[in-house]
Amino acid sequence: MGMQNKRILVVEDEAPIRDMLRFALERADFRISLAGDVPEARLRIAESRPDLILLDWMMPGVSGIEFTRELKTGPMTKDIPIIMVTARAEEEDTVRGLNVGCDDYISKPFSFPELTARIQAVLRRTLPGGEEEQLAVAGLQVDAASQRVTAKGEPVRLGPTEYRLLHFFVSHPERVYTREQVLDRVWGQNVYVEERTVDVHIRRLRKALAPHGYDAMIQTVRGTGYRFSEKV
Amino acid sequence: MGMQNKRILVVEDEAPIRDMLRFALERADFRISLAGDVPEARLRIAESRPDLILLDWMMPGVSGIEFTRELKTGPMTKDIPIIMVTARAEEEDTVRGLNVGCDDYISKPFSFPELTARIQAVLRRTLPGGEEEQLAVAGLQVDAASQRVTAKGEPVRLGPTEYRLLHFFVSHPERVYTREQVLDRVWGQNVYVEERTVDVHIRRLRKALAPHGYDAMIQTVRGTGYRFSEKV
DNA sequence: TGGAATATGTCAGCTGGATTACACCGCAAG
DNA sequence: CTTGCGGTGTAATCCAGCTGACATATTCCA
Repeated sequence: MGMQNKRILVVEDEAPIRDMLRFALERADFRISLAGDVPEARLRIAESRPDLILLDWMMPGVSGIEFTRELKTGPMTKDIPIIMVTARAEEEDTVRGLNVGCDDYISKPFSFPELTARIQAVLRRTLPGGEEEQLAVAGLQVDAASQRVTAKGEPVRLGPTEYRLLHFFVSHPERVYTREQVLDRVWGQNVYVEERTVDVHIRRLRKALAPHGYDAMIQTVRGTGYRFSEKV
Repeated sequence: MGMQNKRILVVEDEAPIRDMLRFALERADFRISLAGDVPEARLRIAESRPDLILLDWMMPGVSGIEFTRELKTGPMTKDIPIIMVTARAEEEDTVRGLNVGCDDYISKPFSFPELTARIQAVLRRTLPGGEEEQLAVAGLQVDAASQRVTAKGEPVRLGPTEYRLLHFFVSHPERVYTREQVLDRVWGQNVYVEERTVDVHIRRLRKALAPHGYDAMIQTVRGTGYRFSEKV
């Protein structure tokens, strides 16, 4: 299922540790992004929202506290759980960090089983689809929390795959995707299904949206793939 | 802020460690009660309800596990978060294997920053809760004080687990939860139960609600989990 | 205290909706 | 007109969730 491997953003200034973490976490079946400092971390988050952030507390430049506060304040990022990584005996930072809103804490040196256990525990506590992700385009509303779609208030009945497909399109509008790209993003990377299967689900999605007049937003780009667009 | 000044009950048979903990935790601005064994701990709890219990699991007499179970069963004490203190990391796994409902673990030797951090984290996530409420959705009334449920006045017969399940759903409507999340929130954080068990209790809950016509509010979201919703 | 009633968790087989592949059709572009 | 791409209906397959039964734990009450 495409549900698994969560994205984890590792923010750590020391390259060797970063690589070690990447290795260990990839083995534990997570998808990893890396950032060496806070500005780079901001970039990575903007690219795609991670499900969890592993944040080294002691870094040159912007401190972990400031960055945590920044993240916990931003409406898009405030629900991303943060685990802070500190060296031992930094009591001050630890207490302050937890007050700022870190979700857990782990101190170097730590064992990988412990790290993955903490990550799993934190992920288990958080809710699917982030807290209040509310996508809406021209009266078409996709509510991630309840996994429901409404068109001008009217509920739209969708199967799981159609829901994921629509969710993907609504969050990536005005851009053409090939069938292969759609399969990658909606079905998951290591799944082999016929490309034409996308057609079938596109059709079903259009069919479900048609009574509400939204089917025209799923547009065919002949020779390439599909595009979600408000414009006709 | 409000996090400090919380009452912590330390249950630990070795006096030196007890004193050390008291010193460290008082410096971290907690109010501390001490108990050298389980009977004494019962007394302290009766005196005044602590906000958190730090419990050594290797003690003469009643073991930490038994005591945890006792606390988690009692209606007055079941909401007090418990952090279990174990001698070694391996024992953590042993303890974890048993179905004890404690909220976190820490293994000796630990640093004080780590201890306070864990305490903060546990308090943070268990902070909201414990109050009695009167929940009602569309004629379905859940009375927390008496643990009774009525549907349009008619009493609904529910087992304890079904009651907690319904209470959880009614207080978190319009949102999908995975089985894992339901287990975490309804059964407790470190209780290991098969995910399929959720299905069974969902079914029992639906069965109990069916005669009153409320079973449709417990909705299956295929591929994800369940949702409680007023809407069809 | 002992036995009945109730509650809980696990399992395995079942079932129907969801997913997928495939074959055929229609139409747009060149 | 022809070519090939995308649309559509259908049928096979699959799998998530449903269900009933059972074993065990807990509570209740005589």
